[in-house]
Formats: sequence, structure tokens, C-alpha cells
Amino acid sequence: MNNKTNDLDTVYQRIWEAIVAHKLLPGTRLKEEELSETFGLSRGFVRKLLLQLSYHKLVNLVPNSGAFVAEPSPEEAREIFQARRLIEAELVRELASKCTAREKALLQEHLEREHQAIEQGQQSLRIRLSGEFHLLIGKLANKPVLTSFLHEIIPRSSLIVALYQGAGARKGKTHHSGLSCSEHNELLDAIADHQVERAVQLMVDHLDEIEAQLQLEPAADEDVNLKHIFAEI
Amino acid sequence: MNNKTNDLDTVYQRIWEAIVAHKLLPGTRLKEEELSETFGLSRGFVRKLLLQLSYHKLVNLVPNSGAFVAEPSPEEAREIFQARRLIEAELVRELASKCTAREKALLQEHLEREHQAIEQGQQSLRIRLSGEFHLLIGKLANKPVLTSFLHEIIPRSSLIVALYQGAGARKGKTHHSGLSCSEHNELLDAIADHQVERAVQLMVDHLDEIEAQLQLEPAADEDVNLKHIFAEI
DNA sequence: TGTTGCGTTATTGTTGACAATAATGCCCTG
DNA sequence: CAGGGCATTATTGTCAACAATAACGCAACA
Repeated sequence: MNNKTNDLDTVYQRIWEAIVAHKLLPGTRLKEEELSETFGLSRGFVRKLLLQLSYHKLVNLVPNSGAFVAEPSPEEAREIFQARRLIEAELVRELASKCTAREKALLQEHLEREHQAIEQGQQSLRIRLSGEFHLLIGKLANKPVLTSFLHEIIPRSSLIVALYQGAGARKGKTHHSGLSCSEHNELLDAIADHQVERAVQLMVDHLDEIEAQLQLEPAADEDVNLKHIFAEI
Repeated sequence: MNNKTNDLDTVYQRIWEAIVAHKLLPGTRLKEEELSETFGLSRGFVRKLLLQLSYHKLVNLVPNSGAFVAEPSPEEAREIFQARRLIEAELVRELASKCTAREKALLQEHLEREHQAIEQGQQSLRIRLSGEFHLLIGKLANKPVLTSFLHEIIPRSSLIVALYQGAGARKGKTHHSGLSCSEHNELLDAIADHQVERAVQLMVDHLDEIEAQLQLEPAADEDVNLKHIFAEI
């Protein structure tokens, strides 16, 4: 058992990527012992891991029953994006007001990596970096509280996009990737130029854009697990 | 050991009240075994408890060192209130748009209890109820995500008020209590009457009012710190 | 044939003992 | 007497065995 808290984060990320890449479908049960063997962690650590995942609502922790990868409802999805618009507009407003050259450089550097991931077709890396761009804005805005909220919903956001993008991908996801990245670029320019209200508007539009690409009709899912529905947290 | 998850919540609340009532001063170390004996919980449960408290930033969990009751900085305090204004304005907007008679009744009922707590001088109960009023708004607005954010910062808010109100209480805290409650009343009326923008404004003003009563000068807490450092238990 | 009850198995929850680490105090030395 | 290193103690972190619980299959019966 070669585990420090370090490894725990690594495993967390691997599971996250598996969920977002649809290798682990919503509703899938994650058995403690199974994870324990797979990653060479003790059951205690697996427990912590599942707890963290459940805090971020990536898995559903049902007492005395098990952990299941989450299946965010369309309503949840909409509220997530509402919350993101609210919080990220504020963060962008803050950052655009006082963005320094150094901060601009950090954002640019990040966008560069994002761009590379797209070119090299590393889809799950790209998704992660895209989320981290938004987190970086929060961090640079120096608003730990609002940023911590983002930390909670951006992974969920990724799951939501993965879940609901399939139907809406008329133009293919490569298009979406490029779009997202170019929007990030535009946003960065506005922030660095201290065009506060324009930056805010770009962020809101960007999030609207992502949400609009989703297929959020409530009727879609039929055979949801009844266990989940009636399970009291 | 007579504990279910139920008890865990109870103990959580007792500790929360102790912190808010300044029976546990910021910086105080919470030893696992001590808590374990005090509340008749196993150390494992105490661990979970501390983890929860640390998620809500009421205690600071330092690896291999211990758990210490948190001491929010003035900057943190300001950001907390900024976040609350942002989120609660939105929640009020939602609720005021679609508040039913039943929801009005629930809010009124809650305010009634708040009023009783004030009259009977139950200070810590009053503080808790005041926080729960805000949470109730979020719940009735039917916005679980935003409300979960509130759940994270309202307890912290209470701690902040407890920490920084002392100096700002020129008019005494009974005044503040009454003020807060009457503001809640006004707010309720606006919500129930679907006066959306007025309700939003009242909420923002209400939060501003609370923040304004705090003594958040950064220099001030040096003095406070010394008191805490030399205070045994 | 469908369903209820029971026994078995699989999985999660809890605990107490042990390991790792940090805090404390002591002694030894310059 | 001050300071640094070592031994002791106190506290947190981890694990593995055990208990509690829920899922499952089977059989008996209507």
C-alpha cells in the first residue's frame, strides 16, 4: 500500500476522468473492495475517496447500500449553470478590474496548454483544463470562498456536459472544443484589457453557450434506479 | 456508545453553539480523545465530526497536528458577506416571484419562533434560527445548489458575527436582534407580496446592515489574538 | 405461478489495537 | 546558564478483524 494523500488525489482524478469519459456510466455501483483492489488502496482510503466524490456530487453515497456514480437531472444541470453564471460573472468582474501582467501571463499559459490538448486530441485532458481555466480565474480574482463554490460545481458541470452533450452534438464535439477555447481567448483579452462589463458579458455568454448545447429535456431518462429515487440520504 | 448518525448531528450542533457562544475560543485545540469522552462517541465518529466541521470551516484541520476552532480573518468575513449577498439576492428573487400561501405560512411560522427566542433571551437559539430563516428561503426557492452553498457559509457567518460584533455593539446586541428580526419581517412581507425587486433590495440591505455592525479593521484582531493566546481553555 | 418467509452470502459500518508522527521535558555539554 | 540532542509522552493516522445490515436465492405454500 503505497499511499499518501498525494495518491488519493491521483485516484480521485482517475475516477473523475473515468466518469466524465463515460467509462463509468451513471448509476454504476462502486464497491469499496473492488476499488481497493484496483488502486491498491486500503478500504479506509477508498472510503475517504468516496466521501470526497460524494461531496462533489459525482457519486451518490447511500448508507448501508453503496456508492453509485451520479446522474444529475436536467433541473440540477440548469441550476448548476445558473449558479456558475452568478458566481463566475462576479469573479470575472473582480479580476477584470485589477488584472496584472503576471496574471494575464498565467491565464495565457493555461490557454496554451488547453490549445495543445485540443490539437493532440486529448479529450479528457481538454475537459479538465477547460474547467481549470475557470478555476484559475477564481483563484486570481483572490476570492477563496466563491472559488471554493466553483470547485464544487465545475466537476459536476463536466459530468453534466458529458451526460447531455451527446444528443446536442450536431456539429460534433471538436467544434465545441474549438469554440470553447476561442471563447476563452476572447475572455482573456477582455479581462487583461480591463474591459470589465464586456468580460462579464463574455463569461455569461460563454456559459450560456455551453448550456445551450446540452439536450436537457426532462423526459429523457426512464429506467432510473428506483433504489436511488427512494433512498434517503 | 449510544450513537447513530442522529447523535452526530446533535453533537455537531452543540459544538457549533459552543463556538458561536464563545465558550470555545478561536484557536482552541479540539483533541479527539477529549471530545470522544465528552460526548460518549467513539474516536471514529469524532473524526467524522471534525471533518464535517472543517468542511464548514468552523475548525481548522491540520494534518498530524490537530483540529483548532477557526478564526476567520476580516477579509474572509467580507468575502462571506459578498457571497451571501450574491447568492441570497438570487434566491429571494426566485422565491418572491413564485411564493405561495403555504410558503408564506412556513416563513411566518419560523419568524414566530425567532421572535420567541428573542423574548426569552435565548441568544444562541436566536442566532441559529436567524441563520435558518435564510436557509429556509433557499429551500423554498427550490434551488438546492445555491442553498447548499448557503449551508456552507451561514454557520461561518454566525461565527464571524460572534467574533466581530463585540466592538461594534454600541447600541447593544438586543437592538441588533430586534433589528434583524424586524428586517426579516419586512422581507417576508415583500416576498409574499411578490414585490421582487423590493425584496431583493431588502435582503441586500439586511446583509449590509449585519456586516456594517461588525468591526472588521484588520489591525484590530492583533489585540483579540493576544487575549486568545493567553486564555487557558 | 406468484409470493412470502427464511437462510445464505456479499457488502458496508464500526471498533480497538497498533504504527507514525509531533510535542514535551530532560539531561548533557560548551 | 543557554542550547541542542535524545528519550519520553501524547496525539493523530492506519489497518485488519469483527459486527450489522442489506441483497440474493431458494423453497414452501396458497
